[in-house]
Amino acid sequence: MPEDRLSTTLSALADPTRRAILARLALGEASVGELAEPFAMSLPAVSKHLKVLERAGLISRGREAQWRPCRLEAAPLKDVNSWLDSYRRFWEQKFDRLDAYLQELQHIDPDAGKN
Amino acid sequence: MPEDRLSTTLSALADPTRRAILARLALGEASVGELAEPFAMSLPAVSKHLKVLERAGLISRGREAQWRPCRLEAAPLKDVNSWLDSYRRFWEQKFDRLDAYLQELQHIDPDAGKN
DNA sequence: GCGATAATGAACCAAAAGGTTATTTAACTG
DNA sequence: CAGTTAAATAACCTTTTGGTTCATTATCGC
Repeated sequence: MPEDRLSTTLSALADPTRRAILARLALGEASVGELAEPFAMSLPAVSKHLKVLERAGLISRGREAQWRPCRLEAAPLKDVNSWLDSYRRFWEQKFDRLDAYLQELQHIDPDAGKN
Repeated sequence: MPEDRLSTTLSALADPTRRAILARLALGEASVGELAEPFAMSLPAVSKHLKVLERAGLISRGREAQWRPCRLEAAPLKDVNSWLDSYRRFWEQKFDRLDAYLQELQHIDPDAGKN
């Protein structure tokens, strides 16, 4: 089941633990132990999450003595961004309409209805 | 398991069939039958995908006679975009580095190593 | 009301996801 | 070498996912 890259990326991201790991890595490299520390789960569980992230190309791992420092790799996020981009007009349009509506409210003639 | 909204959205998006459905809906409303047509799977299967998308707030459904037209709802995509945004600098930085590297390659002294 | 059409629901199944504990590997430390 | 620390692997379990088929609901057209 050679799933497409985008699906692999998105499903890797569809887990709060994994997103938290990425957020931590945005601050800089970290060992598995450091990454695991904030979570109420076993180390093997975190190890599995890391493997998922690695398969998705979202992290890479070095080797330094008995530590395996993880590093954020943002390339797949760029792909997600590109995919999203073709939908941007849909949520911006929503804004445009709200905008238009608010403008409309503002431009109501203050004297309307008087007299 | 009250999963967070972002996880729900991302896991809804982490399926090629569902993304294809959204792509179709970007062209305009469609009935379940129309949406199912391109796929080699049963109608109930598509119905399930639609339910996933609906739970994620990515589509909404009207009712018109015996049809239930689906409509794209992009709001959750905006949230994904916002989340992504905080990582933008990482993939842009990557480009900067590639850029720098390519520049470096270009600026290597063509005579280096000669003689 | 009857039959066709559109879609959902129920029951089931296999595979994948996310976790556990126990074991193994690898590298440092004394 | 022996002991300790960091991490991965193995084996297992439960829940979720993505699909199936068969049955049901709802609405239209006659």
